Order: sequence, then C-alpha cells, then structure tokens
Amino acid sequence: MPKPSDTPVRSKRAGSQLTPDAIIEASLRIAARGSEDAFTVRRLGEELGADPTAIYRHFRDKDELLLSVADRTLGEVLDRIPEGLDWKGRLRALADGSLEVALKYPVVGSTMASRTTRRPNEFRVVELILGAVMEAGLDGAEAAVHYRMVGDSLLAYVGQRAAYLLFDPDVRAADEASWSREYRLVDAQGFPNITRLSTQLAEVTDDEIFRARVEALITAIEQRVETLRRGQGASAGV
Amino acid sequence: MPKPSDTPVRSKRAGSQLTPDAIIEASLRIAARGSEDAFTVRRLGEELGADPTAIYRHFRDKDELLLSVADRTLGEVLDRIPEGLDWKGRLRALADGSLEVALKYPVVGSTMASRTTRRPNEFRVVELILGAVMEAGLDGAEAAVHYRMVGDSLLAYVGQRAAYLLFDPDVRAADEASWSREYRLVDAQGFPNITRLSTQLAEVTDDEIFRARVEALITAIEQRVETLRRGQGASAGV
DNA sequence: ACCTGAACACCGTTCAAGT
DNA sequence: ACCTGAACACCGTTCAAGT
Repeated sequence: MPKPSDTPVRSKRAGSQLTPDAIIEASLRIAARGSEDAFTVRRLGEELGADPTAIYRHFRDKDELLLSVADRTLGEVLDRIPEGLDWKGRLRALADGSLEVALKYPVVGSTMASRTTRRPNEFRVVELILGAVMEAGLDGAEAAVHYRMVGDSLLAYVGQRAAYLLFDPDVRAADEASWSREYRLVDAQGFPNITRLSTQLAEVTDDEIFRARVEALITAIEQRVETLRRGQGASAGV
Repeated sequence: MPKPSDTPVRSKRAGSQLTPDAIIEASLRIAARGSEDAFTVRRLGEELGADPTAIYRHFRDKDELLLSVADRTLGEVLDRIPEGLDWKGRLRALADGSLEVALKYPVVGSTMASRTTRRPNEFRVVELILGAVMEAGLDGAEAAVHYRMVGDSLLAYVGQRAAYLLFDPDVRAADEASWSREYRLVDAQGFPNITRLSTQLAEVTDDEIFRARVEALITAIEQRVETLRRGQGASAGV
C-alpha cells in the first residue's frame, strides 16, 4: 500500500489544501475580530497561508463568499432554537440568536442587512417566521406581508447594530457620549422634550431598545389578528 | 468702478471657489445617481471642477462630509412635515419623508443608518419623535426607550432600503426574482408554509412592507400606553 | 486541477509645492 | 488662504505562468 493513511492526500506545500469550508471558517475567524481587522481578500489569504487570489478558485467573488458565510452563521442560529416554543418564543429566539451572531461577526451581519442569500438556511428562516405568523392567526396575503415585516425588520435591526461595531472605536465613543454631552446642552426653549428627558435618554441601553423593537413586531401581529377577528364579525375571543 | 458687479470676486481659475455648501450640493447631485455613479472623492472633484483633494480644506474627511450632507437632507424632510398633525400623523410624515430622501440619495441613507450626526437637524428629529411619544401618553424612561425604538427603527428601515439600491442592478434583479423562482420550487414536504404562500409572497410590495413596519411602531406605542393605564388601576379609557 | 504573483484599475488621504 | 498634484498605502479582481 503506497498510501500510509486514508485521509485525503495533501499537496506538497503546507496550507495549500483549500476547500470552501476552510475558507468559510477562516472568514469567520477574521470577521470575529470586528473593527480591529478589516475583512479583505488579502487578509483572508494570510489567514489561510495561501495566495489571496486562490480564493477565486472556490468562490466567484467576495460577495458570493460572504453570502455563504452568512448562510453558515444562520444555520447555527437556527440549530440553537429549542423545540416546543410557541410562536412568540420562536420569534424571540430567532431575534436573540441573530443579534448574537451579528455582533460576533459584524462584517457578516452588516453586509447581509439588505441582502437575500437564497441559500438553504434562509429558506428555513422563512419557513420558521411564516409558521409563527400563521400560528398567531394570519394567513394568505396578511401572513405574507407580516412575514416580510418581521424578516426585513430583524435583518435591519441586527445589521444596524453590526454595522455600528465596524466604525472606529473613536467614532463609536463620540456617538455614545453624545447622549450625555450634546443632548444635555441643547437650548431648553427650542428643545423642551429633549431637555425634560435628557437623563432618561442617556440611560437607555441597546438591549432595552432591541427588546422594544422585537416586542413591537409581536404586538403588531397580535393586534392585526385581533382587528381581523373583530372585523369579520366573529366573537372577539381572547 | 473697477468691479462691474457686487457678486463676490471669483478666483482666477473657473470653478475654484469652493464652499462647504457648494461641496454639499455637488455631493447630493452625485448621490442622486445611485448605483450608476460611485460616490468617491475623485468624482466629487470632477463634479466641482476642482482637484479632488481640495475638499479636505473644508471637511476633515469623507465621513464628516457625509454627516453634513445627511443633516442637510434631514432638514428638508423636517421642513416638509405639515403643521397641525397629531402624533401618528407626524410619525408617518417623518417616516415617509425619510424614505423618500433615502431612496433619492441612497449612499447618504445607507451610510447614516447606524450613525448619529449630532448636527442641528438631528436634534429637531429627536424633539419631534419625543413630542410624539409623549403626546401618545408616555413619559420618563418609557418615553426615552420608545423614542429610541422609533428613531433607530426608522433609520434602519430607510437605510436598508437605500443600501439595497446601491447594489448592482443584476444583483437586485436576482434578489427580487427569487420570490417567484427559488421560493416557488422548494420542497413541499420540508417547507409547507413557503409552498402554501408562495404566490402571496411574490406579490408583496416594498411599500406594503414599509407601511406595516411603520404601523407596527405606532401600534406598539399605543399598546404600551394602554398597558400602563390598566396596570396603574386607572380607568381603561376609550 | 489548482495555486502563484505580477498587474490593473481603482480607493481615501497626506503633504510639499505652488499661487 | 486656498488649491494642486504627486505620492502613499491600501482595495477587489484578472490572467498568464507555474507545478
């Protein structure tokens, strides 16, 4: 037997056995460094110990690579959603999981905020959200619109938070400080509401805001179901 | 009289009288071209008939220029909101106006989705939204959180739509077609909800989705006010 | 069949030199 | 005081050449 092992033969130079999976995993390692390390093709080559342009053997361009990376992270989110939750619980778990991975891999979350991956795990997300809005009591065109409302909103939320992490730490610090600096010093006559609430505005946390945004989607679905029930003359129920 | 006119003296070379306002207006002209014409410093120099680097005499960097451009467009949105609207009408007018300018100047709307301009017109927006949630019946920390929910959500929505317009037309076409192609061909056993609603999913319009998202914010505020009223033992009202 | 590396056509920004 | 233009340190991507 000429081959001493049944693992795949490796090429002569170390680190030159590129596969789509290896490239995706290297991408995730770079993406996890956030604003400290730009996600560039050249950096990816470094991380892989290969020439940067070798990536183009496995992905058409950077965009296609990012879509594949995004679909991978989406799969991890879906796999972590527990069984047996009701529709609200499933939407909350999807929202929390999506935010978590978007903050862990900001460049991925940010790039995908306005995209469709059209890859396997995206179909699973669509199926999940559609199932939730139908379990809530919507169907047909109503279910379709409310699915898009939830799907696009979640993407926009986590994309916004992720994009923020990609700014220079200095820029972020200035943005955050504005609530306790610039907004405290506004003209009280011209801006009475800001003046009145300046303390509370500085105390709001990102998590509170995210929670409110997710609950707003759930409330909107519940209210829509309720409105349709009343409008159809059926008993108001609960 | 040596000067034939009382307009400001122009320098020797044509087009070299740069001012912050002239640069902002040239930026808006380029931004209005969307994905057809990238918003770069070199293009801006071309548009102004000046050397690209002359811009750095008037703005620290491209980011500061974009913040100023964004504040300008925000001012136009605010000036177009009619007087005498109730809180829901004001929020709807703000949402519609913001979407309109974001779609007109995609690079501006997209860049600002996760930023704070800390410029005059942003203060006016904060004051407007705070006034709306207070008129709805919230105050203190509740008003602050719900202001942030509305403000961040509107930015995220319009930023998402604007960013989408910056993709190549080919990419956009593929994304849009997916609802009538890939999503119609999914496995019916594995994805029963998608299969059931594939027709309706393809028919949803961006405007319907935007409407649903804005109304969700309004509904969430109303419900929060209602919940607090009941919780405090006051009469349920309405 | 896959990887390499020079090269191309771009970016934002700096800085010495002009006027 | 302001503008110019060469230059720097980057980008994503292509393609002929290697193995």
